[in-house]
Amino acid sequence: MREFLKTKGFKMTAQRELIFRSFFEMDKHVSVDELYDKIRAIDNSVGYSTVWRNLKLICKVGLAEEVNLGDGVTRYDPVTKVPHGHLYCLECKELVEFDVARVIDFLSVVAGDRDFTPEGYKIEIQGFCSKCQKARQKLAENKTTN
Amino acid sequence: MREFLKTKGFKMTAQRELIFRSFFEMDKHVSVDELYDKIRAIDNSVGYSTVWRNLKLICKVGLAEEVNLGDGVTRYDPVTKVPHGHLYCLECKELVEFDVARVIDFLSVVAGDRDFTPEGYKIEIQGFCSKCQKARQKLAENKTTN
DNA sequence: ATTGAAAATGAAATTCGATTTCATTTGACT
DNA sequence: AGTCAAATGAAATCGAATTTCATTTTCAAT
Repeated sequence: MREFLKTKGFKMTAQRELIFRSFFEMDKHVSVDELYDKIRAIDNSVGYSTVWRNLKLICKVGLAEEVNLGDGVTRYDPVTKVPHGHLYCLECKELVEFDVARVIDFLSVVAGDRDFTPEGYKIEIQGFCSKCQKARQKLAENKTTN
Repeated sequence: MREFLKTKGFKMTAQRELIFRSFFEMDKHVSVDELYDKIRAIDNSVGYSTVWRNLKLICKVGLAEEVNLGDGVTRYDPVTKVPHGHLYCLECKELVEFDVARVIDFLSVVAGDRDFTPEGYKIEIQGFCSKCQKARQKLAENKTTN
């Protein structure tokens, strides 16, 4: 990692190492706040802006992407080998990935047809995960019976 | 429109009528600011928060949807009969729609496989429209020759 | 037509995440 | 060790989104 960053003209620091390591250890799409909390639990001298800047840096060097779900919070998604879409639960905010290779095949044709040069794709399904959906149904039943 | 809103428990006002009318007249996905500007050109006594609240209302009654492209500005997309995706130019911010019926067929299978109850889909292609792409290429050429 | 409750409005204030500023510290290279 | 650019932390700032509140307007019931 140190070498990788050096080739891009960035230095390695203790904070940066901690932030990078922690980011890739989390198995979900974290917000700045979430990662900051995790970092602070380990070293409470690290500043919020340092966490923020390093998340931005991770994106800049191509190791993650920002994800905007429209709830006002930016999340960071580690770039995996396979392009993927998101199942986003409107209730518990859980984010699950799924493969979108086939969708992207289709979308690149759409883009080509319109002389559009694609740089990235965003494919999201918003709704309710099975757990939250069950809870909602139970709630709805209670409402009608009362 | 007045009747439609009444059934939902909302009142019609002069401002609301102007805002609704103007919104549906615009042929693009407007931000609050853009619509506010248009409204002010017609009646400069209308407040920003009134425009904002009415755009929210238009969404609430199901006539539009919020669109978040990650540039920090929420846009409002009139709901059309056909579900559609967006081609979003990172340079000029132009937004073009395309049909996604086939993609959604596929995505609903994905959701079903995972016991996920879909409420909505978001399909976006980010990149450069043909005009901006040409400009970028020209710029890149100049850089290498100078 | 009058009235009263609920909803809507406009201006200003507030919220809150994102971003910048700036003084200080640190890392990498001679 | 010396130097300079990059990185850091705390605080300040930004800006879109949202809320507050006093006032006005709508609309249904008189």
